[in-house]
Amino acid sequence: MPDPHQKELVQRIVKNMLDIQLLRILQANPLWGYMIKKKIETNFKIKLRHGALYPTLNSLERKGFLKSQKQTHEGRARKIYTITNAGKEYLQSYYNIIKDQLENKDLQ
Amino acid sequence: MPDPHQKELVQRIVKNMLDIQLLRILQANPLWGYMIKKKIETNFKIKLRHGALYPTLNSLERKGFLKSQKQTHEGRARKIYTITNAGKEYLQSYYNIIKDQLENKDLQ
DNA sequence: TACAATATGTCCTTTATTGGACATATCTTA
DNA sequence: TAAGATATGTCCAATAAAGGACATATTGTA
Repeated sequence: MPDPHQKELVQRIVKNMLDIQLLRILQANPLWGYMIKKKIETNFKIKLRHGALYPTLNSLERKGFLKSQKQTHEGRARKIYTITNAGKEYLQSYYNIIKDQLENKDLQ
Repeated sequence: MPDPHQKELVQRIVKNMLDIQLLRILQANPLWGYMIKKKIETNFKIKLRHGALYPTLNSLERKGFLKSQKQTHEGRARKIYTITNAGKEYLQSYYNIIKDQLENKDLQ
C-alpha cells in the first residue's frame, strides 16, 4: 500500500509548482502541450486541465524560460517547446532550495 | 552575488507549503507561534503575517499533525506546538517527493 | 457521418486566498 | 505613561485562482 499522503502532496506540488514541473519535463525533451499534459497525467496520476496548461506554457515563454516553434505533424499543428538557458537556471534554483531542505531537514 | 531567482522561489514555497515549513521547524523543537514567525522571517528573509500563521497552526492541530499545550512564561501566555507522529509522517511524505525530484531531475 | 482523439487557445462565473485591520492582554523600556 | 515588543486570535473587502464551458481545426475509426 502506498503512502496515503503522497497523492495529496503530489497534487499540491504540481498545482502550485506547475511551471517547475513543465521545466523538468522539457529539460528532458522538447515537447508540445498536449503531450506534456499526457505525461503529467500518467507520471503523477492526476488530472491536468488544458485550460491551465496552455496559459502557463505561454507565460513561461514570455518570461524567456521556454522558446517554441510551430510544427505540422500528420496534419496536426504542434507547438514544440524547448527550455532555454534562463529556464535551466530557474529550475536549478528550485533544485538548490529542495536540496537544502533535504540536507537540513530540521529547521533550526 | 546570490541567485536572483532564489528569493522569489523561497517566497513561493513558504507561501504554498507553509504547513510543511511549520512541521520542519517543529520537528527540530517545540515552539510557539510568535517564535515560529520570527524564525521563518530570519531563516528565509521574508515577511510572514501572523494572520496567516495562526490559522495554519490551528488547522495543523485539527488534522492531528500538531498538538499544543498552553504555558505562561513571564506573564505571557504561550501556546507551545509539538509535532505528532502523524505530522512526522506527513513531513516524511514531502521529503520523499522532493528526494524523488532530485534523483530524477529530468522527468522522462 | 458521427464520435473520439489530437491540438491549442480563450472566457467567465464561482470559489479561494490575501493583506490589512480590528481585538485583547502583558511586559519592558524610554 | 506612552510606545514598542511579546503573544494569539478573528474578520472582511479586494484580489487571485479554479473549474468548466466555449471555440476551432484535423485525423482516425466505428
